[in-house]
Amino acid sequence: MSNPLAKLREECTRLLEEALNEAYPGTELPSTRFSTPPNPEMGELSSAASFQLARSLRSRPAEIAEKIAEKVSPSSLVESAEAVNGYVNFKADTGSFSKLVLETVEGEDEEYGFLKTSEPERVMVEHTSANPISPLHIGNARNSILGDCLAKLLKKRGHEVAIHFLVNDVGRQVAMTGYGWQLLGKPKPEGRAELWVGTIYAGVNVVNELTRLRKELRQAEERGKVNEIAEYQEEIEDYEKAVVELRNRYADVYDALAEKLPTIEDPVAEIVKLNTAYENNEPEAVKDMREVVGYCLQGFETSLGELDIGFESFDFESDLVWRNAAEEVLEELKATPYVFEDEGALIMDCDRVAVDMGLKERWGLNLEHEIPRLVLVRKDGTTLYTLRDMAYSIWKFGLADRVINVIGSEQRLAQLQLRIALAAMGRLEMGDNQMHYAYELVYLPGVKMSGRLGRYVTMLDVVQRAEKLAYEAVDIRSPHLTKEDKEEIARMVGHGAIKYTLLSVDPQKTVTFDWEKALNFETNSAPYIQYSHARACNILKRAEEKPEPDYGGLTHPKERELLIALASFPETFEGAVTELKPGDITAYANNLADKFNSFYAAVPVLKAETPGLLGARLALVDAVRIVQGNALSLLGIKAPERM
RNA sequence: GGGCCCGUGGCCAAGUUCGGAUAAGGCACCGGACUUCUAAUCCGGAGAACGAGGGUUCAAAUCCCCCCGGGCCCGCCA
Repeated sequence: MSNPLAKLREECTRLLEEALNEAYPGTELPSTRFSTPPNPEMGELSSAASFQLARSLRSRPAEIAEKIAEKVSPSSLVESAEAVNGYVNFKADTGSFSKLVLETVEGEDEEYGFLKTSEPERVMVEHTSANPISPLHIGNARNSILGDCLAKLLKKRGHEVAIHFLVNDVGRQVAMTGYGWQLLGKPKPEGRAELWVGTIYAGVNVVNELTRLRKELRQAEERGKVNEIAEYQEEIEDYEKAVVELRNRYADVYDALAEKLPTIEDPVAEIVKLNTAYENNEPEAVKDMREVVGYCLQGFETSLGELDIGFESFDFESDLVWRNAAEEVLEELKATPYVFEDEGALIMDCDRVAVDMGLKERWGLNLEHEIPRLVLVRKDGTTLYTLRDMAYSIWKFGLADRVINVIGSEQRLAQLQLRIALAAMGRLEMGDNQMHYAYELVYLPGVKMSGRLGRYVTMLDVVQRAEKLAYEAVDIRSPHLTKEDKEEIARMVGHGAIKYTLLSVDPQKTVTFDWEKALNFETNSAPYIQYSHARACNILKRAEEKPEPDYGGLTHPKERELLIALASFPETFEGAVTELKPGDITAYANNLADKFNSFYAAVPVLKAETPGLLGARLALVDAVRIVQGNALSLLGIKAPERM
């Protein structure tokens, strides 16, 4: 893979060194990076070296820049250098630079820009990992979309990537769902499996809670406790609202649960029993639990499949439990000097591990801050989730050199403690190579989502609404297309809009989900970028011939801007992968669309003045098409040829 | 109480890792452009004490110090 911008920069560096040597013999060129001048008329690359040299040369930056620029001799790629405000600006030779960029893009086509790493690794990306008892919602969507994009970036960089989903299938919540399903007579799902399973889970919870609350309300009434009565009534109202929503979805499911659960003497005990049986790998419990969880996972796969997001592996937490993985980890940890007993529980002294092993310096943590301790085993002897998570990490490193966990930022401390525990066990390299890719949550104005109450805006709802709006837009703008074509375009546009919205915001910032903004199909959105791609395709489709290009003719400022943008794609890609920043790619694609749309309005392609110019502009348009398509593919967004 | 993250025009937001030219963009607002390659577009306008205050520097949104506001975490939950 080649990198035209790097070639231009190397050339400029060489010319700068030569000029500096002539203007100020014996002066070493300071290590400096080139930047892009504020406007295209000033050239393609800009050096601020004069500012750094000002002190040692005892001269004003502007003066130094003048003297250097004067001495720069043109080369095949660089036409001229000019001093402006202390900067030395280099202008590329239009003909040779255009030829270099456009022929490189054309030649490498779908691989252009994807610079390969010299050190390929096996990388595991774990993402989504939502509890298999409620539908995926808009918050999970941010996780899934980020995780999927990271995986795509790493793959294109030449790494071997595996995408995993951890199924949290043990614990009270899942057992509630399994128990509810057994009570219903183990039916097959109706409609959307994840929503159906979510209704069973929330149904069991709501019925149980209502039974409890009503009982406590009666007792409070008997004792005449006014404040308590009001509190219970308020809570009951909340649950009753949830009942209405649940019945709206699956009235028969809720009604059956509401009828059967209260006849059970102690449903909570039954749920605990089922959970224990599952953890003990008892055949009937296993069969039932895996079946219910499987329905929910199928639902996840369907919803995510809509967005072309999938997994290589679903890793079940229960598998870890069954092979006593937590206990093995515990034994290892107990052999270290960092685990102690406190009131019957086993605790790990995370801070001491970090201090003893120099982890705070190593991982850039606050040296003064004491890292909170971590409970490993309850005083009743049962293990906590953390131990299973450690076992899971160790297992992951059997398959990967590097692990990226896409998990909400609220789990920062837990993820740090996990890495510390790995280091404590003598697996420092796992601590080093495991990364918590933290993102902030998605908020919905006016809606408090709650899986327990079955209250959520599901991901599929958002996806379908986006498709519908996109269909309306296509229908208005391109009425001549067939229904199938319109639907296909609507899917590309609707899905793209959602992905772009969630990828373009820095993961560290909270997103307040706004229908209007997410589904805005105008400037600074996926449809805007897709539209520019479709326009490029349309021009190419209408071109009857492709004359030999006269690259030297691409002198219009809009053309120059496009060329430098195209040339910088490989480095944008490289930076985005290194820093794991999908937002760099969304910004790049949007910028390229901006430049192309301006070019489109300002410069005629098919009606170019000469055949040579026509050929050159067609090559430029084709390169935009290719690069825009490559950028969108990294984002998991489809590039339509018309819309 | 402690830790982490965030704070940039009315709203959303890039840039902060690695200090450099007039602080991108978008939404909303105002004014223009479809007999010419698709107007989901383009062109122009107005709008900013970069949370506050100090410091370092030729140069600070960016680095250092202190303070303020918001979110998350500090469970024998996951």
